[in-house]
Amino acid sequence: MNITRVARVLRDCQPEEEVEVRGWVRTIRAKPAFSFIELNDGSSLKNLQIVVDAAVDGYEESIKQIGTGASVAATGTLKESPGKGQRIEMHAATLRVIGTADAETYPLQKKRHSFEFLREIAHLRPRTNTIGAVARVRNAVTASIHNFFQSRDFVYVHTPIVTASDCEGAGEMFQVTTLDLTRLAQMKTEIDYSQDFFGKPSYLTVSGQLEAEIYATSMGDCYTFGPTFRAENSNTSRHLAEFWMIEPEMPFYELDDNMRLAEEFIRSVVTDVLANCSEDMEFFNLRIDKTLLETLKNITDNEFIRLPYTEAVEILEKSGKKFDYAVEWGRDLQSEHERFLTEEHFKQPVILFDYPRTIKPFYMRVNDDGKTVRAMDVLVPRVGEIIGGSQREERYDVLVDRMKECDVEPDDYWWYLDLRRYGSVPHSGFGLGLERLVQLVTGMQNIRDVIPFPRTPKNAEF
RNA sequence: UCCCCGAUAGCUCAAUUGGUAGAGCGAGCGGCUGUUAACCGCUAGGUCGUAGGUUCGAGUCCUACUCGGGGAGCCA
Repeated sequence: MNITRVARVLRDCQPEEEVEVRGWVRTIRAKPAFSFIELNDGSSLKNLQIVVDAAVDGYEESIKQIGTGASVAATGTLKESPGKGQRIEMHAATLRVIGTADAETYPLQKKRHSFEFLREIAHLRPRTNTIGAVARVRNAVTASIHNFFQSRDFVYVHTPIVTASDCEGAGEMFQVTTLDLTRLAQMKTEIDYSQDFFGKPSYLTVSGQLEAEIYATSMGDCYTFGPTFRAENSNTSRHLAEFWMIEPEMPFYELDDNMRLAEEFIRSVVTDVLANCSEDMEFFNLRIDKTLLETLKNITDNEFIRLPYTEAVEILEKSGKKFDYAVEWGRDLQSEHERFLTEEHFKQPVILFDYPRTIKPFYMRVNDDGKTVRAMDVLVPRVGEIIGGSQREERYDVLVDRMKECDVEPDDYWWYLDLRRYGSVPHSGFGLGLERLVQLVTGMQNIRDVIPFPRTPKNAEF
């Protein structure tokens, strides 16, 4: 007999069908004459209720061995459930305990646990309702992302994880080395990187953008989707040292095209997840954030606000609101400013663009006014900045000037500059943090709970 | 890294002005023929984050450290 997944049993199967299911016991209500087992196999939020009669072979011994967390296999006939809470249930013909779980030591109980506690048992937390639902939704989000780009003929480009170029100086980098650090520490001599694996200092990538630009200016529209590393000592609910980033890069796109794509992209993912994960999404709306579905509907139904930085500053200045940090043209907006715009003033996603050149990196295209660059940030309620992108500077001379202005050595980026020497074209792209997108979609407050194994300062267990 | 808050039973928390530890849930045992956060009864379970200090006496006050949470910066 084939094993049937619980999700399919609950959704498609009919009374009198015979099936075998295997999974983990969420809870058991045991009695002498018969027992109820709630079985979950990860395929759905809901459990399958298995009714086990005392007449089943080995009843007493099996029931004694089964507690929360045990793994079991059961065969039986499906019946319409007379009880409330489920359409269908299984009446077991056979029940086999595969692996027991000592109730004295098994950390998960059939009660609510704090997310802080669950992080300490990351090897068991996907067995909970919330983290299981996050895993399914995260999976659906990644599938939707690929669908979005593939259906638009974007090429998926695998950019390197290890890099010798400090791309754009986007934060502190993790150094990668095969040098014997213990010996080096004793020697107290200058480090000779020619002896290192790559013959020079190398690091984990902080962005695949520069390499994506290479493929965008040869293959056409493309995107990267991979792990990204930042060695910042960040301790917040929206930062990780290791996270996944999607970075589309499109030739012949100007900033307006870039903004349109970013907006369609987010809307498409939200629409897909609402359609494909309705049960999990209802759960998040009920248990995690009561305004979640409303917030997401707002995203699917309304155009994002597009607002030049300069106008944003004016709105903030006229708002009459007391901010901890003063608003002033030429300074970067603070979190409180961004949150005011997206959560209070507009109450919907906002795309800010045309930022002062002085606060943005060298590769962003300089506007005709000379004061601003074609940068854009997509801000969403709750999460804040979810996308950062720009139209890239395609003019060789302007780019070299900007590098010098930003203390970047042009010689180190000779290949990047070559793209401007040979067949240069206007092009644009952006970076979207997968975990922040999952936070937006699930309403989960802490980014550490939307990635299976979070890496943060002082934390790399599991 | 900075600011604020916290750490007490397996989990979530309580303990007046400093006087030697409690509840709910969970667990174990017993009961129960349709339960679904099952229910009812009994039982066990704690070097009060770590190290110092003040005091006749510290879970409670002081210092340092560790870890966690919220906010900030960095950004996605």
